[in-house]
Amino acid sequence: MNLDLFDQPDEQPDWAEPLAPGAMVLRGLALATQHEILAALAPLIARAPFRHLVTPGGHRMSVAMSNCGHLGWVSDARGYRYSGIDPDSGLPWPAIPAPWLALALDAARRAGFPDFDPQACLINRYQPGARLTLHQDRNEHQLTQPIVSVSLGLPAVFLFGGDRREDKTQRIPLAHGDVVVWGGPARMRYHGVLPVKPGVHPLLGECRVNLTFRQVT
DNA sequence: CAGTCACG
DNA sequence: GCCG
Repeated sequence: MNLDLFDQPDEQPDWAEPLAPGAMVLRGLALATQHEILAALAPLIARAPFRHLVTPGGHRMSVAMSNCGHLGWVSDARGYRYSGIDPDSGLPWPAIPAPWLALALDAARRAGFPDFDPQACLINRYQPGARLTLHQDRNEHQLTQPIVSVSLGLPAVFLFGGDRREDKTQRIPLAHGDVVVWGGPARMRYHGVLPVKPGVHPLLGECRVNLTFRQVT
């Protein structure tokens, strides 16, 4: 199933690039899938608008965030955590749209994680200059399941480090439609995003949107 | 330390 | 001044 979410490998020999043991980049999301994914974005953001969270250390994040799914990732002075309620509205987060879930499951399966069942999708908006410094995803309990990260809109450089912050990082250029999956031995690798360069994407304008799917429990 | 900045 |  889902064999048509990515374009045929023949047309793009390097469509699945191993990054490290347990990590890979999938390139060439099919056009029909791209449009399904993008069509679902506006209604979600109408219900749970992007907002700049504050780190426990008191810094405003340059990336603006929202969530969908049973659980959403939030940060404030009390720390990082998952919450079933949007703290801005008091409402549950909207459901993960079916095409988003299909893509996340397909990408996870292709990367060797057939049992992925995400309850959380963090939606990150990077306007030019926005970045994410090197960090680990460590607020999830279910560490046997991977992280699935979908890039949309403006390109960016993904930093993929090691198990320690000081380890050397790989720089991976990511374009609209690229999906990165990391899990297993790579699950706790440090990662981040360099400041997004100014530009205009034909579908999303002056922004990059990243969808990060996670199985929390 | 999911940020910022000093320093080479 | 930019980069790491």
